[in-house]
Amino acid sequence: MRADARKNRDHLLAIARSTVLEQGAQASLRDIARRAEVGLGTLYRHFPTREALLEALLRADFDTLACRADELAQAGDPARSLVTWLHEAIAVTHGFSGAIALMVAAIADEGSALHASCVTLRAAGTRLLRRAQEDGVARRDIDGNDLFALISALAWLADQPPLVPRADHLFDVIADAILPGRPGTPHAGGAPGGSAVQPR
Amino acid sequence: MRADARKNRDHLLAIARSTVLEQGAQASLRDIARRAEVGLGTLYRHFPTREALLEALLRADFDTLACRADELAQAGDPARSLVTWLHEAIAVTHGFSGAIALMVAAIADEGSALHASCVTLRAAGTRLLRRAQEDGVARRDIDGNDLFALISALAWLADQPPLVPRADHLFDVIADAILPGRPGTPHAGGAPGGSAVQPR
DNA sequence: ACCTGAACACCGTTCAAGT
DNA sequence: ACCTGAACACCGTTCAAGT
Repeated sequence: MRADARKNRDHLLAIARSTVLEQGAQASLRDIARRAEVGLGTLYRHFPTREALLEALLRADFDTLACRADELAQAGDPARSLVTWLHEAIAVTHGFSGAIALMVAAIADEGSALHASCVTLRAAGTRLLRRAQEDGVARRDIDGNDLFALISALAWLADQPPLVPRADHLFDVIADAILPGRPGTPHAGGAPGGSAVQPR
Repeated sequence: MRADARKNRDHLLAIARSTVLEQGAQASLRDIARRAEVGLGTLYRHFPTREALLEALLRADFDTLACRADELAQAGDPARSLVTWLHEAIAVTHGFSGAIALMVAAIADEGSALHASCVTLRAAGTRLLRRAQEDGVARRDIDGNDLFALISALAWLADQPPLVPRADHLFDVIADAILPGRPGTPHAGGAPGGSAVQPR
């Protein structure tokens, strides 16, 4: 790759990152090229589709996430490992609103530039989930696809401005659903007729 | 309202319904007007924003949903009532992919044509949730906003084609999270080291 | 090799002109 | 009252022409 091309590509990525963080994954590609002071054709040459651009923006984080899954799979508590990883997985697309819908679409579309990343993500999650299931701490009736869907839903939720204030709390609620055997806050309403205290 | 205007409006709504079901809530308004064989300005006159059009398409279902909440609040089992209503709430936007994001945005935007419907929906859910909480069967650390967010997330999920096959199952998982005290399938992994049977 | 921007076929939105 | 469609300012995508 020629030096000038490399420079264009890098600059384009930096501008794309800030623009997407500002306007979401549907930001105008024309506008990104304009801000980068580069011809529109140059953007298309480096990133033939919007998915390709997003993939370039997120690739490093995806790779990190896959490594983290392996690290965590060796570390201690399987429940804690899974929850930690879920947090990190959701954080990856945070701020790139609209990107998660493209990722979900990509998992069923082998032609998408995001396909491989999605498959890797799902595989990493599946490993940690299975470990937690074998440990008897995660529900047994969910699989890697379910986990991928739950991650997607939580990531989507965390990128809807009006829902942001509840996102962390709902993460906990859903984590409890996945890991009912985990030592956590006794959230429940208690026995019918009981008088549980009001948390929060 | 003049008879010809009424006719245009009704026809526009019928065409819009089928177009949105086919292409999602971001369907081209120009295309809807074209299919309805009506001037573009006529569409804008009747529905000044995309939200106004969606609202007109969904209003009847929203009203029904609010009534259903009252019915169910009087009927028997609070847990069962809530779950039934949640199912119906999610079904309302089913097929209108992309609509749920507009609704979420609308709940924080009093100027949106969808605002009132969202508020009504949230209020109806809150009533059923509180009843279940008082009955000791729903977790006490969630409120109407959380329920609205969970409905949104499940509705979003159910409109992502690759996730559709898991949507029903994930509904159950999240329903279990909301209603841990409910007599349901013993999904859990059992005690650590235990040998729970494999459901499903 | 790589870059550029005009060209094409679309959009959403507005509004003067018509009936 | 209501309808129409041209006009405007945008898109995404392609591709001939340049360096």
